[in-house]
Amino acid sequence: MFPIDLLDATPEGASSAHHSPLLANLNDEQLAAVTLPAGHALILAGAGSGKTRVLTTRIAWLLQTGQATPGSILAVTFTNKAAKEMLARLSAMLPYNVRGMWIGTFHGLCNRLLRAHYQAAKLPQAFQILDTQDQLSAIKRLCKQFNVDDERFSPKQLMYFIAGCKEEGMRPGDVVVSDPDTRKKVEIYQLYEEQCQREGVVDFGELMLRSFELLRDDVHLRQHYQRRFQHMLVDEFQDTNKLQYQWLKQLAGDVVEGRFVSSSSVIAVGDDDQSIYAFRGARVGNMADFIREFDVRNQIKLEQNYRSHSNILDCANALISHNSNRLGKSLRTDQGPGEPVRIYEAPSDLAEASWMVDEIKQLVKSDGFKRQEIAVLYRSNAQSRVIESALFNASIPYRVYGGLRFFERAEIKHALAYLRLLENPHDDTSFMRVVNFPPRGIGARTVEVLQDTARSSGTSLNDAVTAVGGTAGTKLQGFVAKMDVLRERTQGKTLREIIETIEEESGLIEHYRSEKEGADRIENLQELVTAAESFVTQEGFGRDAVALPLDEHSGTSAITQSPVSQGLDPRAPLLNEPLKPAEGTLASLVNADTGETLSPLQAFLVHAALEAGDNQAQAGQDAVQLMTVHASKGLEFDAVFIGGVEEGLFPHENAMMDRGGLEEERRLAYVAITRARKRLYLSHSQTRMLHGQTRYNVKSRFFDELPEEALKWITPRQAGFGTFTPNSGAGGAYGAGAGGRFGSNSGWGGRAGSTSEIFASPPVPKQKAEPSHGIKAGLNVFHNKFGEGKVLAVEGAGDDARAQVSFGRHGTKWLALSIAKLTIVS
DNA sequence: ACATTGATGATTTTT
DNA sequence: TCATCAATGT
Repeated sequence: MFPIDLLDATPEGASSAHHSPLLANLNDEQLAAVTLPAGHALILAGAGSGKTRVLTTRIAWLLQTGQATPGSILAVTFTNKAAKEMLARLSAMLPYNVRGMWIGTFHGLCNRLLRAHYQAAKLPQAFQILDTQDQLSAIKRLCKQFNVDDERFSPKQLMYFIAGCKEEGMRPGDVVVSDPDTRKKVEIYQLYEEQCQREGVVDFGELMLRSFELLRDDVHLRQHYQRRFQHMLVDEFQDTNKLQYQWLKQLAGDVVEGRFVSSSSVIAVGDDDQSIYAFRGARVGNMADFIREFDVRNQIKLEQNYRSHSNILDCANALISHNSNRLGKSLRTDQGPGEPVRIYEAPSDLAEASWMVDEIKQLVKSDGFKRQEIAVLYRSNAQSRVIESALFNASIPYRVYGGLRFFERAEIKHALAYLRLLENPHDDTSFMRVVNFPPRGIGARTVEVLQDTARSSGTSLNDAVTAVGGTAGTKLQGFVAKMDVLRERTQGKTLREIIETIEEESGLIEHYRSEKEGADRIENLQELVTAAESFVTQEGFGRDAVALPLDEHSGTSAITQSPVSQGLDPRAPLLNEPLKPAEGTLASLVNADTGETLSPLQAFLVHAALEAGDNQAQAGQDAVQLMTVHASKGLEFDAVFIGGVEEGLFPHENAMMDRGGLEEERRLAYVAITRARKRLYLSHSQTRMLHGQTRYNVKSRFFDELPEEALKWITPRQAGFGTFTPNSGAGGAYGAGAGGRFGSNSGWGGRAGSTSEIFASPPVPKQKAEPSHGIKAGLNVFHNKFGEGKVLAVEGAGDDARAQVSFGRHGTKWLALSIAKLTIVS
């Protein structure tokens, strides 16, 4: 077998490649990582240490020195973005195409595996993938059908339960039932599984679990892939969950007589200090398990940081040193100390935002920072609102990360549901989504009857329509007939034509044309056509769909060059057996057994499910970047603001409940700090509006863990109003902000004005001062929403104080004075 | 069918 | 506080 020969040749290959331009400019640590000998290894890659470069150079080096063929390489990431970047860098580095390699996300690779072996995995040929939204609606549908008490078991909770089980590798039968609640949940889990199987759909967790089981249970298949993937590289290893680790293990080797035996090389790259996804099942412990179970001999630390000045790194290092059970790592830089890390204490969240705005103006105007290179990070999304307002009022363009992604938008989901119904009429989730959208007189009652009918006859909704009588039945049958006609009509059409036809004939376009906010949606529907078009061209659909032009230089073995039709016979000896078509994006959608390919539409639907699309607001403009700390992982900026560094927020109070919660919060802070290249600002506020209540927060304990000599407190002396100028720049030109969310917010000025009272009397935590509101019966007051009114009565004191106010048109209301903003009018 | 109201809950999130 | 969503009313 080729790997053996090639591995024997490693020493020469390695030494001669030493002078290769590939390896130029690598530091010693990086070079060692890139040229690691065969065998499992762990690379502890600190923030900004050139991790992706090492990963890609390693692959290029393996190929260039002849130690590996493209077909023997598997590289797995968590996000599509990371996978794309890796692919892009590799194709820039390598003289030939990168098709033979398996590079992708865990879910993307699982999808490939399941497509190639759908029969062995007991899935229909064109199985659909449910995203989180679809999964939730599938569960809701199920709950309704089986009369699950949604007080006791909310669909969301059930979804988390099911996803959690799958992440742990557990089928319903594997869950240990200790209480009646769990028993019920497991029951629903079981029913959900049956429903998915019946409808031919899989959720994200199922992609992982099903392909894990496929590998585990099919020894021929497993060994085939084990032989094939001699070089596996795992990015962000600290984020892997239990199932993903087990999945890797299946691919890497077998347990023989209680010992794990593997002949491949698994390189795990990660940073335990940047593990921030425990809440979604990530197990940092996988790193220690990996070292033990894979008998890792080589561990390399990448500690040279190429990003930040040393004051910033000193803060990061000092902070993270307060965590226990670290694998141990300390970042260093050749860049000088740079500016001190600035710390600001604001009297309120509004003042904090206003300070940020002033500081950003300064950075851009005087210090030559680009707005794009300035980021404002926060612990929770709720914090963005005030910052957005402040930026908007100051006419500073900004961009918020983390809204709805393209393929998650309602209109896109609707169009996709129609497309899915074309492919699979039994996809009840899609059926439900569009049976009455746009409205065609099929009401809730009708749908209920249909669901009952379908359940009792054990068929899909589509097939049950004939059994419904009356006008309701006629309408349903009309819908199904329409879909049948469309299915017929789109036969043999190009993807573009199919989508255009569907968008028009479904009535979606028409529907949105008559809606006031519909213009954007129609634009998105057109964008969907464009996306499909570029998908087709990029992926090479439409021409040469089966015969892959394999580059001669790729040195692929018989395995990768085999004609698709030779396929896999599970009983045939697999050694030297050509069986895998799965090369590159296109061939991955070719089935190993039958050589069937997915149609362009089917492939596009897979793409849409697996890649939710852009996560950011419109790009282009030079805008300040706003995002959560989580979203900032992997990014870097010249200047970084971290707001709300307060007890209860950062570290977050909810995180303190779970074991290890504080340490994860600290890692989160570590991630945030290490985003900054030149300038770092940390701020906290004495008061903050949260859930409609003013909260008094003390500054975060994390400040106490930073080295004094790297810091500079820049809070001005608080004398009365201090330096705060409420609502500076108010009335400035609207339309400059990228968001535009505040374009119609005429109430803003009034709100900012009323909060300025907070500054007049700085808050004293917990102390209940006498009624500062000054509201008395008989006074005339003004309310932002209800307008002017007369106070009829006041009762209670402090935070509990309430006033009964009569607002002419809006009636009489009791208002909590700590919440409602009442201003006294003469 | 559609608008309006009231309850609810509100870290972090990719696939 | 404020968005979302199911339930209710016209």
